[in-house]
Amino acid sequence: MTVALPEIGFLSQASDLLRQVMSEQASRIDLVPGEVLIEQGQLGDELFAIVEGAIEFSVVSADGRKLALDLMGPGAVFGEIALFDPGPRTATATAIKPTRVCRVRRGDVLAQLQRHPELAIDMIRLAGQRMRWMNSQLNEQVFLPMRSRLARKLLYLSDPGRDGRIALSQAELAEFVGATREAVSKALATWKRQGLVDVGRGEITILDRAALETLADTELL
Amino acid sequence: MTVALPEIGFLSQASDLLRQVMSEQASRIDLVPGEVLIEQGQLGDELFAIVEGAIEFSVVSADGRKLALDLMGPGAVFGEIALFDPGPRTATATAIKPTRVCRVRRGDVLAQLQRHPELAIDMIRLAGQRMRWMNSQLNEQVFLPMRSRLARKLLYLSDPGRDGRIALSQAELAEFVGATREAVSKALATWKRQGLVDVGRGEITILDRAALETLADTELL
DNA sequence: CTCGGTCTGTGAACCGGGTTACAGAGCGGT
DNA sequence: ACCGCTCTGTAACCCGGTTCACAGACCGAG
Repeated sequence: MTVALPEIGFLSQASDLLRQVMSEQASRIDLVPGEVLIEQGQLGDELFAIVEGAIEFSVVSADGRKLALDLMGPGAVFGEIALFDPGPRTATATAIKPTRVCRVRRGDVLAQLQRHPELAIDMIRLAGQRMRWMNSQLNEQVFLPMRSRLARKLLYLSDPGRDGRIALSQAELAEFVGATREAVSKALATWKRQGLVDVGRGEITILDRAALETLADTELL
Repeated sequence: MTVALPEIGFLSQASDLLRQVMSEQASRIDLVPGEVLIEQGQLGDELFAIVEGAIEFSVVSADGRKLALDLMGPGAVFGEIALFDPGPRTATATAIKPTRVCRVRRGDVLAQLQRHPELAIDMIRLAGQRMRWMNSQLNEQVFLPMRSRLARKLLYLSDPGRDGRIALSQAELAEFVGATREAVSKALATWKRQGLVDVGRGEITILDRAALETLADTELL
C-alpha cells in the first residue's frame, strides 16, 4: 500500500529514504476537522506523516489552559518523541481540515532502521531540528512580551504563498501566542490603526511585514 | 585513550555501547569553575559527556536576561542538538566546579554509527528523553506561577542523596526559576517561617519535601 | 427578517511579579 | 579587627497582562 507523500514541508527536509520508508510501511488514516489523532498523555509509539490537510498541536495545563504549539501541513512528520522514547504523548494533535495522514508503527521503523542504517541519520537530524524548534519556543515564551510573540506568530503563520492572510479567529491566535483573546484583540486593534494589519472576522491579513518584523524583535528593549 | 565513565547520571540511561564508544573515541577536556565550554550561538557539532564535576546550561535573551536550564553531573551526555543538526549551539555550558568532560567529534560519532547500527537506537532514545525534558520545561514556564516553579526546582535540584541541601545562592536559584532574586527571597522567607525549608547563605535545605510537592502542583488552582 | 451563536472591541478593576532602593548580615582578606 | 564584598530581607511602586463585564457586529438557520 504505497501512499504518495508530497515533497513539501518537513518531509522535504527529511530524506528521500525516510519518505520512501514511510510510504511503504504506513497505513493511512483519514481525519475530519476537529478529530483528535493523538491525545496528550496517551501511550503511543507510532510515527506519523501528513499526506494532505493540516494538524494543530497543542498542550493543556492541569487547570485547562491551552497553548497551541504549531500547525503542520502536508509533508510534515510528527510523533517522534514517543517513537524515540516510548511513553505518554507530550502534545495533542487535532486535524483542522479534512486530513489524511500515514502511520508507521515503532516496530516497523526499527526494522527499517536495521535494514537501512542511513535512515538513522535522517531520524537523528529530524530530532535535532525538532529540538531546535522547541528551544526557540521556550526562549520566545520566557523572554518575549506578548506583542513580540504575537508579531512572530503572525509572520510565522502567514503562509508566504497566499499573501499575508491568516485564517484564524483571534481566540485561536491567542492560544498560539499564549495570551488572552482580549490582549490579542487590543494589540491587533492598534496595529490596524497604524496600517500594519487588516482584521476581519476569523481572519487577519498582514499589510506591513517589515514593521511586524521590527516589532517581533524590538519590542523587548 | 580510554576514559572511565561513571555509571551514574544520564549515561546510565544511555547504553553500554554509547558509553564505550564515548570512552574510546573521546578526547578529554579539563575545565576550571566558571569556564565556558560551549557558548550559545557558536558553531559546533561535537558530543560531550561529563566524567567528573558539574556543568550548568543556560540561555540568554537578546537583552541579556539569563535563564538557567539545567545542571548536569557525572555521566551526563550533552551537545546532541548540534551533533544531530549542525549549526549554532542553543545554550551555553559553563563548568561550576573543576570538571572533566570527554568530547567526540561528529565525524567519529557518524563513523561509529556505521559500524554499530544499534548505537543509533541509543542516540535516538537520548533525543527522545531530551525532547521530553524540553517539553516539560516549556510547560512549566508557560503554565506555572513563580512559586510552583520554585518549589519544583528546589525538589529537582536537591540531590536526594545528600539530604535536602542545595548549594546555590538565591540569585542563582532565581535564574533557574525564571524570576527575580527578590521574588525568590520572599517566597523562601515565607516557607522558612512555615518550616518547609531552611535558608542559609548560599544554601537552601529542604525540610518538608511533601509540602513542597504539594505547592509544586497545587499553586496553580 | 429575525433570532441565537460566535466573534470582535473596549473599558475597569485587579494582581503577580518586576523594578528600584536600601539596610543588615555573613565572609574573606590583610 | 576592620574593610569591602557578596548575599539576603523588605518595602513602595509600577506595569503587562488577566479577569470580568458588556456592547456591538457578523453569520447562518429557520
